[in-house]
Amino acid sequence: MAEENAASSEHPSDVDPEHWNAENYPVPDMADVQLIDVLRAVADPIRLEIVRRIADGKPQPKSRDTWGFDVQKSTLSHHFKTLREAGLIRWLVNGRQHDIQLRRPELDERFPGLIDSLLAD
Amino acid sequence: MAEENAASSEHPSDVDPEHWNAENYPVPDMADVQLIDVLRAVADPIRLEIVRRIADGKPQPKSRDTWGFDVQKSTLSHHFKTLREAGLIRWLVNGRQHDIQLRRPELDERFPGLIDSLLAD
DNA sequence: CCGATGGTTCGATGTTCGTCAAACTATTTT
DNA sequence: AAAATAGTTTGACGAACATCGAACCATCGG
Repeated sequence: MAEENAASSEHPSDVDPEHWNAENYPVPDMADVQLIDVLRAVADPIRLEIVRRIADGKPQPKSRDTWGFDVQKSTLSHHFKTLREAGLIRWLVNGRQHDIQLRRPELDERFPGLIDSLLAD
Repeated sequence: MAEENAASSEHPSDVDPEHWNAENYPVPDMADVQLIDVLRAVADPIRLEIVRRIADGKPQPKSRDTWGFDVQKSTLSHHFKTLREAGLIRWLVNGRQHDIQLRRPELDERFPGLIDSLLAD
């Protein structure tokens, strides 16, 4: 079963200590994440591309310019929120700078092979 | 690149000869199938369940009762069409009886590990 | 303290999509 | 030929969703 606190699925020390503010943007416990929700999240061209670009697990800034998508920043923000709430990413907040990170180890354990299969071709 | 005829991606002898009418319901060439389309097709609860139940590659009838979904037959028909046009299944037509079949070998070659990852849990 | 910066949230808009009922097509049975 | 059966297609409707602009919030640098 899942834990009470949605943000406590990982020990705090798993997260780079310089990113101290992540608890403002809770992430669902991976045990509660349903496959259908992950699929819905990834069944959008922009979000799929985002996931592919962060597949290595390295944090990437949210800044609109680094992605180069032809959408407004509010739209991009919406996509990041969708990915977080679906359980795919976490937000690493450090001052004004926000990063996103794929929850790769958890995802690989919960849905073996899924992320890998999104990277082909 | 893909072949001209959308229904010619497989040699006819690959299909059970008793199902002779499949050419009325063309299937996209697997080389033309985009990951995003497969994901969209599978990002629906009913269609995901269908794919999981035919994952073994065995043909299954379309008949509403065999599936037990709480939708009208026109809705089910729509889902089958969506899956076919997205490249996931083919239709095997034999008189009044229609079967669907997952294009498993082709899918596994085009998107390694994807179908498998949908079956976990 | 003030402006600039990086990002979120809200409300509105247009599009996509799942669903149904009804009409239709094709095949089999009587 | 007529009725029954199996499935498709069409049109309508509502819900979900991607998008935008504007307002908002927080942080950093003068």
